[in-house]
Amino acid sequence: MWVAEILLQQTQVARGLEYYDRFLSAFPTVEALAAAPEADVLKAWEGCGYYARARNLRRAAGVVAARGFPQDYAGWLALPGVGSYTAAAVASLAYGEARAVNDGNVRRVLARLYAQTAPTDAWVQARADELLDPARPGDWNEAVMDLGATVCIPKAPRCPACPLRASCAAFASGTPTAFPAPKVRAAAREVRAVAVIVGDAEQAVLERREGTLLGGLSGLPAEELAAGESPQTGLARLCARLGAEPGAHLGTVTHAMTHRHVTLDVYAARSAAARTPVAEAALSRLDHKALALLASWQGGLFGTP
DNA sequence: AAACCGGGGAC
DNA sequence: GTCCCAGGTTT
Repeated sequence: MWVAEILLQQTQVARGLEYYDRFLSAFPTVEALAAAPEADVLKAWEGCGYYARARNLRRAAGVVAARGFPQDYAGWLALPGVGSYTAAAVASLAYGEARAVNDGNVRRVLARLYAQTAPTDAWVQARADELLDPARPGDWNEAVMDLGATVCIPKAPRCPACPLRASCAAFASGTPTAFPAPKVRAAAREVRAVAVIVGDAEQAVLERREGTLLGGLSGLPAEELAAGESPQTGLARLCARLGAEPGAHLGTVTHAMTHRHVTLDVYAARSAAARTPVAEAALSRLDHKALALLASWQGGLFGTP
């Protein structure tokens, strides 16, 4: 249940299911997860996004392997990667503790029930706490989330099938989708970058991504371009850092993330640096797109770089 | 409170 | 293209 709740953070259920069996097969026990190299855990998580979830889950497994499983909400909340939602979900569903969850489904259901356009987290939590059935907290939490996932859905809610229809203020208003109002989101930042492939699609020079963006994953050596900087200048800077010889331009790939639109120019390069097996590394979608450019060249469409 | 963190489904 | 997803952490 713990693994499932982490996988389902900001991830649709259908997608979480794709990873759930694979992850539990790779790491069947908390001890196995705690003992696994971080790179192996990230490989199992590859493509699922929000990779800090995988790193925190492994770190938390170390705590659980040493001290045993937490037995209540506060104990779960203290684990890395476990916030108020996950702690309430595990405490209520697995331990029967009277804790109301507050996720996107609960927020939408309660915003509509009370016709709130901009409910705060504290407001949603307060309403959920009031309504929770303390005798069956797990069932109540699952029921509200299921209602939000199947009936009280964002775009075209199935109000005629809703058991709360008679007491729903949003239904009474005639415009249930007005509640809650869409959240204001910052525009995605446009990013231009250059990357180099030293090697081939099977063996290439890879670097470990540091920081919060894709942190812990492997990737092609890359440099972000400054405003107005040309790809050629970025390539020269990148090759200077690597001690590499720049080669042919292999192509350009684009990739959309929630907060970034990336345009990446990919070049061949030569160096004596050690290559690693690409298939064993956990790569982002962007790096997979960049490596896929090589297939066009090796396929003979344009000759070899 | 707001910014940041992936990738994809549904429209 | 927009909005959202069984959120958490950091600033």
